Amino acid sequence: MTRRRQLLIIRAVNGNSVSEECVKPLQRRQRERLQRRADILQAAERVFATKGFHAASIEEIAHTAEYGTGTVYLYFKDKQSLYIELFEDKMRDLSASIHERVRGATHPLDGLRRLISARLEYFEHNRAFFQVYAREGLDSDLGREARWQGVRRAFASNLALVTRLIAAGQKRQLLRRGDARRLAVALSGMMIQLTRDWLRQGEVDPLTNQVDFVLELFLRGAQQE
Amino acid sequence: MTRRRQLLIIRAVNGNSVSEECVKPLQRRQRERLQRRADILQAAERVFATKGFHAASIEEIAHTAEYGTGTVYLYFKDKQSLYIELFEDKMRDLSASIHERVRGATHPLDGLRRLISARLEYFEHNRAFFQVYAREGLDSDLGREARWQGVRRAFASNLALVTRLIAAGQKRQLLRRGDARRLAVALSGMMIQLTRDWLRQGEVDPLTNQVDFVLELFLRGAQQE
Amino acid sequence: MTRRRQLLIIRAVNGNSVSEECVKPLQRRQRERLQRRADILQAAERVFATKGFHAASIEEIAHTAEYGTGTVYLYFKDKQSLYIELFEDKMRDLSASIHERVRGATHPLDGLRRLISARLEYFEHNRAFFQVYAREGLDSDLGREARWQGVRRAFASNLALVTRLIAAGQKRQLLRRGDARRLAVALSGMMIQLTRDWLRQGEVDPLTNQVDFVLELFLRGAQQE
Amino acid sequence: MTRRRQLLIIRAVNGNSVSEECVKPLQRRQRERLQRRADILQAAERVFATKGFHAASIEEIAHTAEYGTGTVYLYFKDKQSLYIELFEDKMRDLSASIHERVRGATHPLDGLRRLISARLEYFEHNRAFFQVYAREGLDSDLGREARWQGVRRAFASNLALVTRLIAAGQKRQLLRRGDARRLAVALSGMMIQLTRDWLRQGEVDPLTNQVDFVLELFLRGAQQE
DNA sequence: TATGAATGAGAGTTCATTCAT
DNA sequence: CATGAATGAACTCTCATTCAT
Repeated sequence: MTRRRQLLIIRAVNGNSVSEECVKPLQRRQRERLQRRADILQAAERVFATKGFHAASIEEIAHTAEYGTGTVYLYFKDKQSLYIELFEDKMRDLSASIHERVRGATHPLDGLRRLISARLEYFEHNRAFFQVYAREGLDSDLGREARWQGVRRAFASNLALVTRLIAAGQKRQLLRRGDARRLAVALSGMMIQLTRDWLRQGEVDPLTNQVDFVLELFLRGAQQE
Repeated sequence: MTRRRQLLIIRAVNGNSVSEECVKPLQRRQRERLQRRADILQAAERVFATKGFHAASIEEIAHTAEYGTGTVYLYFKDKQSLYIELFEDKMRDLSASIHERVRGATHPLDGLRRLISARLEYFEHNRAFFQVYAREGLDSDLGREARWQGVRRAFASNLALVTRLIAAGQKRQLLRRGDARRLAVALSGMMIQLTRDWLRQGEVDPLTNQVDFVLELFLRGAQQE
Repeated sequence: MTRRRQLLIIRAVNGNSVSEECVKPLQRRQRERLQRRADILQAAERVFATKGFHAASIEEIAHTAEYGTGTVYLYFKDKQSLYIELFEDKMRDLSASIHERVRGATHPLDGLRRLISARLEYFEHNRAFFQVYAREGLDSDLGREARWQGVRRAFASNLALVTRLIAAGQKRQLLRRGDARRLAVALSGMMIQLTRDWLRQGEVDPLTNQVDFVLELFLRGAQQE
Repeated sequence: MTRRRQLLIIRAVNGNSVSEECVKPLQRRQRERLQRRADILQAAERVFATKGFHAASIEEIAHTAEYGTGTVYLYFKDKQSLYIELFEDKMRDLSASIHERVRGATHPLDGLRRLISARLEYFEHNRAFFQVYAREGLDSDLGREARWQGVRRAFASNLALVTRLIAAGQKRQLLRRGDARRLAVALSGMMIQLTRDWLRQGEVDPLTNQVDFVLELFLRGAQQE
């Protein structure tokens, strides 16, 4: 820091162009730092997925990421932060995927279809994270702690998106009247459970094959008409 | 707990004849043994529900049940056994409740209604166990261990019951054709997620109020016809 | 607990004398507990004395006391508590020794002599604790923490006793006028440094041999009259 | 720190001729090296003073000195060396101050006065180092290690100076007969403890105000004549 | 030469499990 | 049997030290 700052000052006085020799290395530093953070998050995702928060050990995460134990603490304050940041990062990612897909929807039911598709696709490509996601809120004493509020909020906002879509469908009389939130919960439950089952069964064919099944069931029900 | 203590005192005060106490000592022993086992399981349910398997401590369970730490080990081989036996016991219980209710059904759709009702009712009265139930299979490395096979099986047989009911409905052409198992998974997912949400929201009105909502949604879907 | 309580009730109802079989074991328990606590404190004293607070390890303390590592935590909340309680216990002890000795004094100067004698004697018999004592307040950021206030207070009250004695001597015109507290500090300094030197030199002859030296120097000074 | 940076900038701006910079590069190198060493020692003094040897971290020292962590290791073999060299440097400094002041003494008692004055003045201007100084020898297992011999010697030679002065006073019959070394220890103890107390009390008025108090007490004692 | 990211040994602390009472 | 004190393995986290840049 100090050394580097001095060099910058001297060089600036000398009139050397700063951009080539100094800005780039800083960018590289930053890039590398982000890369390592991502490495660790990825390893954490795998380990947390397999073992759950408490049974996962920092050492295993570090070694999975091929780093030393102490290195994890250069990027995350403690185990909880690692978990929380992982959750928030991935939730942001999931939300972005869904929003992006839904944005192109022509009408609410198309929106729902896109949402289901985006979500199953995301889970298909992020199986490890799905395990973490599906556990959310089950350790009820963790969720009550202040630091986990962000996680709760991310989860809630995800549900809110589904709710809004359903409410929009109701407004246009495409969907029956009723508690939109409750419908959203039920729809989410279908998707989660189908994903869990798909994992349990060994992930034979693409999870996204089930998009129509989910949509159909949600819209028309199982009953013979 | 208090009850137990009272019984002992009363008996001591009554001064039951020695002969009587020796006639069926094995039965009494056995009864007391089962009672203690049940006490511990009940405490374990509460603690596992709140903290999850790893964060729950044997000491907390023992003290919640008002026993000494070591006592737990007289009734359960170790922490895993306690968890597994708890799960199996409760699953047996849940299955029995459902079977009993479904048995009186007049036709498959009534059966489904009874199943949903029995399950939500069970969850409503066994909130603690529900948390344990909802976690099932999420710690994938636990599930793979041999000792957990019983748990897996209990869970699977529960699903199989739903599947059979749905298949029966399909055979009678009450339900549309399609993968009955997948429908069962989706239906379970709805119920689980609605229950989780009900717990998260603070359990305001009876969960069983949602029976019709679930049945309707499952049968007719959400779409305006 | 629970078991034992039951037994007590039953036995009391039966009319068995409680005193012999129940009170004694409780006393024994309590006695043993205190004994172990004392064992650990003694070991801690030795280790803290040799290494200082930070360099001392709980494992070394435990093994010095011939216990397992975890055992220490049955008697002390954490390392700081162990240190603080050790300090407070010994300071109480030291204060009691001094007070007791000083109480029999015929006049203030005799009181001072007794104080010096009691203090040097205590240090002679508690060499390990002396090292801890002499370190007091040197890690200035520890002292500022709330939990260490008790330690600071114990130390201050020790100084206050010396100050009072000196002030009493001044009131009777046995000692020259002047800041009594500052005199007390200086006197303490002599004793501490002489003790440190005595330890450094290998504790050849009894430290208590220096009582008169200290008293003389403090009262009459070093100057040839 | 700021100073250093300024110098570098000025030099760069002045555009010193290359030849000049190469004429005495070794001297400049050497000068800069010593400067950095001094920077680090100064930072170390502050940090060691506040936290003690074990709780002080190299990183904090480095950053206090505005250097990178690794830089410290270019100037000091390891943490212990840093501590030891700091101690030795400052002790040399302290000794020099005292010797210089004492050298001008007209007679032994004046010498003692000058010694006390020099020492309290030094502590007043080197409060941080005083904390390190006052800890000397308290971690008895460190003191026993070979590398600390220099520290022990520095400390002992400091005491020897006091002893010599006192012995000189005795020879001229200005001071009473008696173990000069022991008197020196006691006198040092007074000064150390008064300094500690002065620090604890918040350093209200100059420590050097206490020179006469110390001298008087040491020479004439506290007793009313 | 200066840096600070990486490391892993080692510390404090917890807890499943055992066992003497 | 019931107990809970004792244990040590295992966990989280820190920090002296190294080394690629």
